Amino acid sequence: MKAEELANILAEHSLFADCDEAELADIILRGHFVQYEKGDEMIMQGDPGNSLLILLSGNARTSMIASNGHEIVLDYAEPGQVLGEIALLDGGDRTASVTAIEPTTALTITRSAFEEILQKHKNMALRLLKVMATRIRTANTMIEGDRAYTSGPRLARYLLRLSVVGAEEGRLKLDLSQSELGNFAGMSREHINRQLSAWSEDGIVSVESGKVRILNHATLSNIANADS
Amino acid sequence: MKAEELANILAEHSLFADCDEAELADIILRGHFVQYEKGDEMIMQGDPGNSLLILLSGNARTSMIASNGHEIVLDYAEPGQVLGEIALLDGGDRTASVTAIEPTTALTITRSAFEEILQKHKNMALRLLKVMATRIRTANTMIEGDRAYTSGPRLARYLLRLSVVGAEEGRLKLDLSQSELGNFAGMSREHINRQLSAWSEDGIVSVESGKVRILNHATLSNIANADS
DNA sequence: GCTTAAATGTGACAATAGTCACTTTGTGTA
DNA sequence: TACACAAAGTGACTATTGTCACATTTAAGC
Repeated sequence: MKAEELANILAEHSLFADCDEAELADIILRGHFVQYEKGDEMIMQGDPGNSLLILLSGNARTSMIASNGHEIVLDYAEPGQVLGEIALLDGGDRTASVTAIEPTTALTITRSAFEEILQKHKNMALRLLKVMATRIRTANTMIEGDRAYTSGPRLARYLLRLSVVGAEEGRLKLDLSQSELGNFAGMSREHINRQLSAWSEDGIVSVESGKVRILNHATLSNIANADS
Repeated sequence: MKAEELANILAEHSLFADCDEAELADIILRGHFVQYEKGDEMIMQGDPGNSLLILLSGNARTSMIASNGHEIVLDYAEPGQVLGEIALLDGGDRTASVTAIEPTTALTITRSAFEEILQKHKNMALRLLKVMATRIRTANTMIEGDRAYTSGPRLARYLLRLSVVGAEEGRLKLDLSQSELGNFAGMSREHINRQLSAWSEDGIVSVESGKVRILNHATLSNIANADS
């Protein structure tokens, strides 16, 4: 893949949308192009974190395995997303794994390369700060939702988080299995199944051939903020 | 309070530990000194976020009220901590409130002043990035703990988070009431009470005149990572 | 198309933690 | 010191959700 193509991909997405040519060139020059198969671990929990990834194509899952074996899915990443910046910045180990959920390409940037880029292009730091701020906000909202709401509203929230705004027929960004949905929403697979079936009865969602669709966005939003 | 004194306070603490004189002077010059009584809301959920706070003395609680009335305590802040930077950076509204839990002083910095400081002192951004990274890490750990563990291990974790490392007699950073502990650990006051009583029986903690002390740090750590 | 494995659907049961309704104990203040 | 109010302790009950044990369907590879 050529630098130009990479530049196009990078420029399309949030963090790099307003990068000038020099910045993009620098990122590509110092970055390292990597390909992953579905299921590959792009970042591994427990490892020291000496690099950062920029997702170019494909999709990935960020998840942690607790000491008692529970898998917790923190987020799903789309192209353009920066991954693994936490450990890189604070010098700690990886607290989560990132797994490719389909064939995926990414740009790896080492700590030293990253520091050089930041040094050279001073306003990249501010943009990164903005990204991190949003990430903290998402995490806090997740804590709030997990704590304050019962399973119904909670699943509604996670479904809405997966929903694509202008998409036809309430398609989700990713078609997750019910077990995966469970790991994401923090409930058992069986409970996910029962909840989806109930909503399916009421015409709020449809569940066909393993794919969940949101049929009634408004009602689901109401459920997401229900008092219970 | 004079600039010199402020400079001393600022310089003592993490984010500003390695600021040079010019940086400190700039922060103080552009900042605005504010005092709060116990119970005052320093930052209010829902407000637009146009400023940032640096806690100089006292202690504060960051918490959110969910739409169903549940109060969720996200963190307690000590002097030196930066507060309210999320909304300032990403331009959104405040998702949480910050309340003084004792007489408290802080330095307020407006968005424009903050941007000036970042422009002028370029490596402050990197330090802030580090702080934010750690904050995301904490939030993720909180999600993991809330999700994967039952109330026992969870309370253990939150108590350990409040524990002071070298402190005599397992004192905590803050003496929280059992209801507050409940809002922090995500369990009901009654359940907190029962759990503490049980641990008290076993000599793991002591509960005297409303103050919790950790007597057996090792055992509590084990509980925090228990398989259940 | 057949065989296997993975994903889904469902009932019965258990367990964890919340809620309610009090009592009891502190604490601060007039 | 007495009063008032907040915090803590406790029993009984309930609710929500997880777990286990299967049946059933779907998908994928040979």
